[in-house]
Amino acid sequence: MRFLTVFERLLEHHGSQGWWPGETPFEVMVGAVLTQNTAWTNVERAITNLQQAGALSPGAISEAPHHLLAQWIRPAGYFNVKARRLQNFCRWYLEQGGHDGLSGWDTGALRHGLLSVNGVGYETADDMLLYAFDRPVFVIDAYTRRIFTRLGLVEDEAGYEDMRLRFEQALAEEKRRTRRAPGRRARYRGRAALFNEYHALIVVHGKDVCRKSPLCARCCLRRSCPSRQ
DNA sequence: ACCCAGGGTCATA
DNA sequence: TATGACCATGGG
Repeated sequence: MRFLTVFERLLEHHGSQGWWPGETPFEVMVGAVLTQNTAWTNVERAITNLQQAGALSPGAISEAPHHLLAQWIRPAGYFNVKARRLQNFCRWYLEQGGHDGLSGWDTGALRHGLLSVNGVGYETADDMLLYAFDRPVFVIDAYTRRIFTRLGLVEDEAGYEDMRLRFEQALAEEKRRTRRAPGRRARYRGRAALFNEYHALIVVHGKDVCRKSPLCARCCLRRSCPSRQ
């Protein structure tokens, strides 16, 4: 009961996050690309620019001249790279018939398809799967690695897929063993709902965790940190 | 003047 | 397969 325990502690301390911060599934996917190694406040400006330009749609992004698109998303950093990545993604997305065309795909095929787009890696694909397609895929990011290797729940050498499967399997196992009080309903019914809230909490908490020492007293030894029993 | 952020690709060995 | 260079803005 460790991964679920950490979840409960994070939820208790930070409250429900209700992610992803985006109006539509498409906006969520654009945000997933723009937030690559970038602070979210910068992504918000870029998305606002796209909205004001009337360009927050797959068609508009696909057809926009590179220099214009790059200018709109400039606040998000890496604007030349990300302009290309957004176009790669939007063109693929339209070729597959958009959300309606993709909604029938099973999760494995959809993940494979997303990963085939140049500029969409594991985390970006999983952000999209979980937050735009509501699929039960656990998202691993730098915060997740930092916190959970520090807690000793994941090996330092674990790769992305190692970690993702560890989370998904551990949570399934722990949930199976959990017995709720009679008559009480689970707050997070499906796996997707749990993964959604969990990853959001990790990010919120991660901003507050020291990057340097594995034993930093500021983060993992204080009462609010889930690393404390 | 640093350091960092909700990564990913490509070249090299 | 594994490491390093590169991409670039804005906040602390």
